Amino acid sequence: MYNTTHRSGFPEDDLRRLLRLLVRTGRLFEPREHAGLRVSMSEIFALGELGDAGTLSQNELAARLGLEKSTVSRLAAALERRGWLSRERDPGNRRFYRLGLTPEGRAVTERIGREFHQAHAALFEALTPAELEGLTLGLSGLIRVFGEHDG
Amino acid sequence: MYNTTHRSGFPEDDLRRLLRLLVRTGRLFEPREHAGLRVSMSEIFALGELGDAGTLSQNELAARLGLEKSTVSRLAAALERRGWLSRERDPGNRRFYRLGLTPEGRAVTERIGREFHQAHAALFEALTPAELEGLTLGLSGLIRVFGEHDG
DNA sequence: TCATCACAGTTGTGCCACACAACTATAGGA
DNA sequence: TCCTATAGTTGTGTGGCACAACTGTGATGA
Repeated sequence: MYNTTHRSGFPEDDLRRLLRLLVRTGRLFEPREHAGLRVSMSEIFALGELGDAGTLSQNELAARLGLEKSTVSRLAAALERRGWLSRERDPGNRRFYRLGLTPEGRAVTERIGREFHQAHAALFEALTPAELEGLTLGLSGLIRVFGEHDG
Repeated sequence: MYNTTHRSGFPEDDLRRLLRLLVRTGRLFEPREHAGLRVSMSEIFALGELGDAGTLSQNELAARLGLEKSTVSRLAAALERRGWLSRERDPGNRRFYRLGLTPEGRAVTERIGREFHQAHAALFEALTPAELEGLTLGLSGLIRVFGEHDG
């Protein structure tokens, strides 16, 4: 499939294995127990964004997550139902929601954050220092390139 | 969400951005035009594996792809319908299929492989040499660790 | 020879995450 | 007051997948 005459210096076979790994890993992420709670990856990202931003409208949240507003509408409704997200209309302009974390939502976000942190730490320990350093540098490059590419 | 007191040396914010990027990228992969054809990522992987291996049973293909056999059954049927995959029963043991690429399937696989190769090349050009080298090293480490972790 | 077991593959079903399109509600002008 | 823009909602459909129950084929041993 990938021929091996590459001038890039990057091993194509590794790349393909990596791609498959990513797809599988992505699936691994999906509807899973995190910190003892069943939370989807999008929900985790949403909690994270709200934790960072404090308050967002649904459109802003959708933009940050790269999701369609209808999806985020249901996502926010689900998080509200679970008591993790407060959803008040903006008094200045009642078309907007002001989404924010409830105290419980904040606690959940922190628990999940800790879990992720541990998982990352375990992963990093399994890498050699050179691998970790290379990964850091390479990923920051990827983020830069992808960021340029599609916002 | 991710607190910033980390001894790992890895920037947590970057990691979160990367995770989101991966999820989005994963979605980006899904039912998309590749080399002018609508092919799913799993189909592409399947073609690649068959291109490498020559002949596989469905179970073997499922193992390589990390997918359930029922999924692969339908996947193979779809590829056969498109004329890219030949599916003969093993004469020695008729329970087994002998899956292989048709000439057309081989051509498609090569076209997609070229497209991927170009995309990779473009990506690599956008990275600095140090980033690329780091990425190579870091990803090979990740593959090793994940490979140890779940087969 | 036949019962039984093992195993490859198929089919029915349901889930999840998501997009798209059509809708409602609020607001800000001309 | 009507028109338009925009935030969010709801209806609907899709793609990719797993799980479980099924069928078909072959092997083994009494």
